[in-house]
Amino acid sequence: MSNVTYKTAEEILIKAKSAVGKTLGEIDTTQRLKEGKGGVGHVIEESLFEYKINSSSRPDFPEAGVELKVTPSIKKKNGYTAKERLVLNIINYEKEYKKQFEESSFWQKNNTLLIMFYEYIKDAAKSEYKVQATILYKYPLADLEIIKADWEKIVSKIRLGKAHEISEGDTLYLGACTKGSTSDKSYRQQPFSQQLARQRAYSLKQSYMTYVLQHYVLGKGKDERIIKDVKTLEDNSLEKYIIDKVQPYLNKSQQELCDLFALRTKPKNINEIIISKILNLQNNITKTEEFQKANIKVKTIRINTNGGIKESMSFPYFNFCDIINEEWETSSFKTLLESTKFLFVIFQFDESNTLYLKKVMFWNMPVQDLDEVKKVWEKTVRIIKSGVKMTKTKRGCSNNLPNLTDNPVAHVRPHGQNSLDTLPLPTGGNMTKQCFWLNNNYIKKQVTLSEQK
DNA sequence: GCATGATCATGC
DNA sequence: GCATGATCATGC
Repeated sequence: MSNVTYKTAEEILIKAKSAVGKTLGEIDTTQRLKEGKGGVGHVIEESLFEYKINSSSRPDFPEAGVELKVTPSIKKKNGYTAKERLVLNIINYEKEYKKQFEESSFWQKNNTLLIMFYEYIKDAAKSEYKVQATILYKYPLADLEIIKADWEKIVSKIRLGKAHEISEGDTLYLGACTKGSTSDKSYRQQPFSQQLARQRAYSLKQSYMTYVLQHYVLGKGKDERIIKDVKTLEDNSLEKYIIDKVQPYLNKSQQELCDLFALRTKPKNINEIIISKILNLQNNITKTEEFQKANIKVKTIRINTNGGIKESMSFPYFNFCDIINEEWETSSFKTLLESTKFLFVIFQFDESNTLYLKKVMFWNMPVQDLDEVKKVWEKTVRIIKSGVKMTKTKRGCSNNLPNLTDNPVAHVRPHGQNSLDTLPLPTGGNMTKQCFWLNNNYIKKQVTLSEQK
């Protein structure tokens, strides 16, 4: 049963707006929350809009063509962000690949969204959450081009018999996230492979939702765009556009590039600045609308003369007392690897130790490699729980967390301002802040693999 | 030459 | 003042 009371998007929006500022406890007339039945979305559907919960392939408000979405925001130091990705409909692997974008289940159900943000508060009861704001959302044209390309990418993986390898990081705004437990019952058949694939749903990435919240709901100002004219994306992906733009600058030395763009100093993010200049941007590429929405992070890689990669790749440190309470599936590090797209800016040293721009490539971690990271992550948590063994050495303090030779993909190493930059351990005492690193030889393999395509 | 502990430096 | 991306530099 879907809703027939509301016939236009405007009526729906007015009703939704009437809930802004109210707590869910105030809205919940059927005592769902009190009885612990169902989530926040159910309360809105049943008590605010007064319709039966359903799982139709049509939008929640079929006559208005509007799909209702209720989703949490969370207050951070620098303001509100989306707490999660926005999970949309489940992908039917057997059917979806036969369709064109316009006929796809994603577009049919989700082309117009009524998004209601509520503010999540840690340790509070659901009934205390407040509806923060609401927006009737249609994708901006420029986004739609990227979303279409994302959709094509997801469907092409199904067509290649690789439904089990789809990762949210494969795409920019529209993702395909796994949905359901890791148990057998959430595995599905796929048309072009015998391999069962985990059930997946379309999703709007968390980074995309944060942008929607901050800019389209809370009124934050415009950011620079990489793509100035939407037409550019009609026959070009964002990734290809960038790679093509950089092409003429390959094999120039870092110094030549600095001279070319009148960059007189060499800060540590100099390579990011060079790429931004090549793309004719006023600001840093990371600040652009596209990179923020897609959660694309720039990483510099330096290749030695002998072809080896000089350094492993660091990530933000983790908190020892927090990580032991995480589950791998929902852990910060897995989420980061899954949802981040990386732009590798690759330089190589020549015999005279001069750095040359060799290549730029987009990369995200293949799902199979996440299983390796899982091992490292679980071992790390196990050791922290049972007590890290620390040994004083000539060069400082070493520990027994997974090292470079333990695993082909990742390891753990210190990452603070210095060795005195520490955090408490759950078993007592303190230790220098640590983070996960992607092994330099693993990165090398990833760069080489991309050359064989 | 590499693994690993340590630290720099920008930018928010 | 700290988080983070980037890089240094010792010692085996």
